[in-house]
Amino acid sequence: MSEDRRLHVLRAIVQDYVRTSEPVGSKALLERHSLGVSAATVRNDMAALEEDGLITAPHTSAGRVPTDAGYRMFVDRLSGIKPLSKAEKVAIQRLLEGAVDLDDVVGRTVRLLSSLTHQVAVMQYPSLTRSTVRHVELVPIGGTRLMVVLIVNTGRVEQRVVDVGRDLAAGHEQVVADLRSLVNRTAAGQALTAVPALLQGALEQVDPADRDIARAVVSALEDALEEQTEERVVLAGTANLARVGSDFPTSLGEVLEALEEHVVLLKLMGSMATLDDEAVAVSIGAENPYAGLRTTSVVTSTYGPAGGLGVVGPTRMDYPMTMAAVRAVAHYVSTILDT
Amino acid sequence: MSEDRRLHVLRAIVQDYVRTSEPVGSKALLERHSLGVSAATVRNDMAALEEDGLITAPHTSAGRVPTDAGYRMFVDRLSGIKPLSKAEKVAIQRLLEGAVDLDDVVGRTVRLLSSLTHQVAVMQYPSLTRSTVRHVELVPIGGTRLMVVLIVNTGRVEQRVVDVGRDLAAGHEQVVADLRSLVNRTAAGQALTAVPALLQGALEQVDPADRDIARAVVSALEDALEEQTEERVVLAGTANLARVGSDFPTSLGEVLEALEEHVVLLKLMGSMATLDDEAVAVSIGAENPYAGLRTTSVVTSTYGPAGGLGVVGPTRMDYPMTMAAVRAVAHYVSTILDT
DNA sequence: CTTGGCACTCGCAACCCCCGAGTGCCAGAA
DNA sequence: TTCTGGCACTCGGGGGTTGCGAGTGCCAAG
Repeated sequence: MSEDRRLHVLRAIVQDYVRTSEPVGSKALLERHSLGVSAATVRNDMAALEEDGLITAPHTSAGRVPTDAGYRMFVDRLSGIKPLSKAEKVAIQRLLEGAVDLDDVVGRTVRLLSSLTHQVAVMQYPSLTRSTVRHVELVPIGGTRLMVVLIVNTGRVEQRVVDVGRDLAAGHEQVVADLRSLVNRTAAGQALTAVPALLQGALEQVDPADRDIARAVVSALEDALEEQTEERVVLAGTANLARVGSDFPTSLGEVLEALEEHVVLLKLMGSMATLDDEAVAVSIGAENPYAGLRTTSVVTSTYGPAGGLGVVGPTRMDYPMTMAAVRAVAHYVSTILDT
Repeated sequence: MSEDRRLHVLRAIVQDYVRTSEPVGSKALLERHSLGVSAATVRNDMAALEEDGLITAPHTSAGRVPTDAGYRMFVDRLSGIKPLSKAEKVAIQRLLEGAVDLDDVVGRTVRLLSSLTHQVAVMQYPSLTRSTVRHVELVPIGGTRLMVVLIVNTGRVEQRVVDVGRDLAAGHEQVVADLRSLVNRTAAGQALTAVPALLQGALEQVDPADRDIARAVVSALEDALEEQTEERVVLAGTANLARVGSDFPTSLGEVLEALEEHVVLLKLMGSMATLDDEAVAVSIGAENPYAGLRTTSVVTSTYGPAGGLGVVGPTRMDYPMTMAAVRAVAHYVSTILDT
């Protein structure tokens, strides 16, 4: 028996099942694929594939359906990544180039990805572990309060109001100006993760009389840095989960719940990050560590220095197309964010 | 026949139907409510209520179900707003007080509201039509580029990078400083909507030699102001849509789609805003102007100067409880944002 | 206006039965 | 050894039928 032909049969089963969402039988296979052998032979092959755990029969007298392992085999060895058409690539690029700011880039990206794949798109906010401080601004806002604004090189901004316990109205402008200058000299251009330590060092240089103000500002900055390091995630296309003919018989609620657990999605994208940039990672069904996503497949890639994005859909998905879309979108987002 | 008793019957039907989600018959009503009359009398009343379009029978030999008009009558005349318990109020307040910034307030609020009501919570970002400019910061960021940061009194921040077409590296610090000072004198404390006109006037005062730089900055600011006026909306609890025993037989997808159309939600909250602050508005089923929400009821209230928040759920919802939760959350958010 | 009684209506669940797609296996051919 | 045609078998699902019971509308009497 030809090992090779068996894999052809598996590929044909996956393709047909993805197309029709109905279990595929030996006869139906012969009609749509020219395998050059008879139905009986195909049946033997199918029996072998079932023995290997790659396909399964939902009930005695129905066709076969790929198992998670079957999809895995398909993705790893049987399918290329179907490249997108020139026109699609251009459309993606145009759409993303029209974004006006970071929020807009993220928003457009998830919507684009969900409409390309007809699935739920997930995107991690540009990761900031490798981000640097671009500028820190201190703005007195009346009374004893001071607004601390942190601007990160990716364009994100975080602000905090601190009460410095001393009236800044008159005569203290210089204190604030000095402090602004010191903080910027210390932190500008530095990695977010390195800044807290540097600031602590810089505190030494402050006139002891103003040490309390400086301490309050530094504390607010540390808080803001913490917030920036805390990752966020954005979704689009959850309505696709309820599409007619969708899978997720009963578990739709579980999937929605899992998607609301942004922490889960972040961990997932983190753990799936591949060594190779530009590569696409796929997690199929029960391979997935999170219970709510056991009936789904997740296709992710990375963008920029350390961001993740991808889609969540039924295990019965068009992997070549989805992987191509995820890869292409990740690629274009990377180039957009690079500028 | 007593008009009064008929309304009692309607109320009992709504309450039972909300509890059991099954059509309620005359006998079942007698068991759970002491109406002091016989089943036959109740049947006569039910026939009259059906005649009036307040209830309907899904099929000949089943109990009755309230129509949209029936729920409307219930909400307007038959149910109070069940006040929350002291403990619940304290819990709400504690939770919201723990928020660290505006994003966090919004995030906590929607999650809180969705878990209180077990429905989808919707919250408009604090509306900025009445917001004012707190401060504008100009930061040269190398080469010919300048970052313009707009800080609004609600704490939101928007930034833009503009290319001023002239190298700012050396000797031009003063130009930037002057411009910063001018812009702040002009815009600080002014309503966002008034600022563009004021800035155009201020342009006159700029040295013609630097007019081009000023124009670029003003243009970026106008863009940022536009963005701030553009309203956003945040959701939580979409998983509740798929709860077991949920309604939305087939239309779940439509509802999810409608929820992704944030513009629709914003319009809805805008149109439902009541004259009376603190009041709760309810839009029931087909009263709703948006097709995707024809099978849902929307309960909203306003917070702060002009924000909206609320929940979207099945028409068969516990109106007294939901209205109480929405009202209470809106109230506490208002007080939190006031500080 | 209310009440008890009674005939009637239908949705629904259970049941049955049949059909056909699809299988596994076997004996013979290549 | 591998492939093929044939054949008996399995079983899920669709369609028709039936019985049950909840619930109704109406009526005549209180």
